[in-house]
Order: sequence, then structure tokens, then C-alpha cells
Amino acid sequence: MDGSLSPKLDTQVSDERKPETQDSKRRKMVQKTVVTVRIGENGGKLKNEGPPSDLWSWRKYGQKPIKGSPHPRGYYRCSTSKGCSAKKQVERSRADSSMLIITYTSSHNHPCPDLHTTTNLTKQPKEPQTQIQITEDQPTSPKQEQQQPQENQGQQDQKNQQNQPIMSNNDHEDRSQDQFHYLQSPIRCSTQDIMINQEDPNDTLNLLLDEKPLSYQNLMTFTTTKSEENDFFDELEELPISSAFTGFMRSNLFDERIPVVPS
DNA sequence: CGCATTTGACCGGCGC
DNA sequence: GCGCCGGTCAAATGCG
Repeated sequence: MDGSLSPKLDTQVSDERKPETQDSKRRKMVQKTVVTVRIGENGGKLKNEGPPSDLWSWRKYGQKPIKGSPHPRGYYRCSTSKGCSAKKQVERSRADSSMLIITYTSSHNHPCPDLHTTTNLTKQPKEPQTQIQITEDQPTSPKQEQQQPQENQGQQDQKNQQNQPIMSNNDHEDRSQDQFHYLQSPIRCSTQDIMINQEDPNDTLNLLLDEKPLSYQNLMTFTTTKSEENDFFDELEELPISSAFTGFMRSNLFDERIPVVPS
């Protein structure tokens, strides 16, 4: 009894398509989290690259060839929750085909799914070791130069990040923000090496978050590699991947949310 | 039968 | 004002 003809779309469509509303005026105002995923040899061998497998469920709603990029960009929407407006864009780096650029937009209005809630994920395959660099960007302001060097710097940064201890610099302020977590670190539930760069040109946060990547490699130690995943992704061109030991990851990652906002 | 994915078309925003 | 690019929606097809 919602009275809506198409509840599934009606809600979202109306929300985004609103010709006049605060967000309609500035769709770019939406916060963006850019994740650069580096795929190793494993990824190169595969036809499809391994995107960061988040616990979230994503449904592909579009794909478009981007000018300047030999590879198309895929548009995904969070299907974990019906009312979730979280979205993500996945594209392959034109400079490095073995590098994936995932851009998360909007925020999840629900907590990260867990094995308890997502029984379907229990059998999720794992992907090859992938290195991810995440950049959070708030388009409210012009441009930031740090987002460009991902291709080159990303590699160097990753090395640094791996050496660094995992999230140890956060666990105090994030409690203040509840939903913030969901939107700030969508990849928090990833299973690979993730590097997070939060881009916030409009705020000084950038300085604080600028180089605050996280390395989950330690956690990866548990990950038992499965070859089946290859087959799983074989058909996938873009990257709907899922996480394997999300339960464990989630426990650690979720518990230690990344302080997007230092204070 | 239902759900997810894929492809094409349309609309909006930005730049020139 | 026009053109181009990006993004989203809608419909159709395929797979589970």
C-alpha cells in the first residue's frame, strides 16, 4: 500500500531525478570515494579484473564508454538495502589496464552486511591479491592535484602503506558519526589490500586524510586463495565480486572504522 | 518465475 | 547558443 506503481524505482528515481531539490542542483556535491585497485598478475591473467569485493551487494545499472578510456565504465547501485542510494562506478585505468578505479558515491543507509545477514555470501569466492588505493573526494570544491598521481604514486604509496601498521590511528571520533561510516568507507568490507585516500579539497581533512591508507594485508593472511574465483569472474567483464571471509574482515574492519573525520 | 545483467536512448550539466 | 560527455532510466534477454 504504498500507492506507488513502481516502488523499487519510484523511490530512487524520484529522489535522483527530482528537477528541483537541493541535490538536484548539485549532483556533484555528493561525496566521492575513489578506490584504485591494482591487480597483480592474477588479475592480468584474468579477463576481468578483480574489483574490491565489498560486503555490499551491487547491482549494475549501466555501462558507458568513457572518452579517453579504452575501457567502459560500469555503474553499480547498492542492492543490499532497497532504500540504499549508495552507488559506485568502476572503470579500468587507461594507463594501466591492470588497475581498476572504483568511485563510490552517496552513502549507505544501512550497516555493512555480515555473514549473519547475508548468508548468500558465505560461499563467496575470493579474488587474487589486489591492491587498492582509495581516495575520498568531496566535489564541493575545485580540484585537488593528489587525485591524479594515483597511477604512479599509487604504486609507491602502496609500498609505504603495506609497511605501515594497519589502522591504528582511528578509533576515537568515528563513534560520533553513525551513518558516516557507511559512506566514508564502503570498501571497509573489502578483502584485499586496500589503500584509502580521502580527498577533501574543500576541507582541511584532506591534509589529515591525504595519506591515510590502510593496509589489510595482515588480514589477508587468512585468505585462502581459490582458483574457482577465476572461473567466477571469467564471465564478468567489469567486476561484481564478493568477499570470502567477510565475516572476519568485517569484525576487524568494522570495529575499526576509518576516521574520515579526525576531529 | 524471479533476479541480475546488458544495451540503447534520453536528460542534464559543463565547456567552448 | 551549441556541442560533447557523463550519468541514469527503461526495456529486453539470459541465467539461476
